[in-house]
Amino acid sequence: MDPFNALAEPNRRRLLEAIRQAPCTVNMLVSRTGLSQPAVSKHLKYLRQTNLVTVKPEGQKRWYELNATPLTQIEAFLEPYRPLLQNRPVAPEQPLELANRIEK
Amino acid sequence: MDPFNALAEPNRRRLLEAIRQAPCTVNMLVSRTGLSQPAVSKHLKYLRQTNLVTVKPEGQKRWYELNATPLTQIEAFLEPYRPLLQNRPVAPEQPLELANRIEK
DNA sequence: TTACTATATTCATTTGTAGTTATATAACTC
DNA sequence: GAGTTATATAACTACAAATGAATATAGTAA
Repeated sequence: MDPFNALAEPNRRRLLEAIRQAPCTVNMLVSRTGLSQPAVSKHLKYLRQTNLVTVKPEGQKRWYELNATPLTQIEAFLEPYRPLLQNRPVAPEQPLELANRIEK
Repeated sequence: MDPFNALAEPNRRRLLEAIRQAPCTVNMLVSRTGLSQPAVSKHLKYLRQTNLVTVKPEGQKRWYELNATPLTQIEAFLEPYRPLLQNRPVAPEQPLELANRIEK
């Protein structure tokens, strides 16, 4: 299991999104995702294995926190593709009519 | 199958990397990856389904070309995490398990 | 037509993993 | 101690997908 596999599962992306905004306990993640508690624990196991989260036990609770570092692997893969993405909805500095003329 | 799943397979990432540098035929990808021809065709099927590649038949050959647009989905997911990655070292290939040794 | 080349698909088998139910473990409360 | 809460793990089912062998399809050439 690597970071690519970890993010391939939609529910794991949801869990990571929740944890990114603030540290969460398992029960917090259960109520926010609607997943069963064992399902959440299982996904967290994979996120731990890939180092995308860390745990801080506090009494009976365990606080899960984000560690974004493994995402640099995905960033590194995507880097050469980024210039190819035409994700400029409207070029802000460029006059609109000029932009339209270029597209044709 | 979405772009996240498409990139979750290491050989598909290798195929995409080859296609990114220049359009490829299936046989070119077979010789470059060492995969069997059916295996390459099958992976290309998934890359086609996710629109990451397009095909241009030319005689008996079929040229596969990159379409990076679906990667914007991954970019969009990573965007909020990017500020947490600035000036940080590259993640190791093998994830460290040290942080999780609290478990037995 | 037949033979050859390039690519795709089918089939069978195996592997990985998501989900559920049930149970285990650990910390807390009484 | 017993009972409760929070979390993890085990056993199971189900299914998607990876792999490899064989076959099918389509274009080209003789």
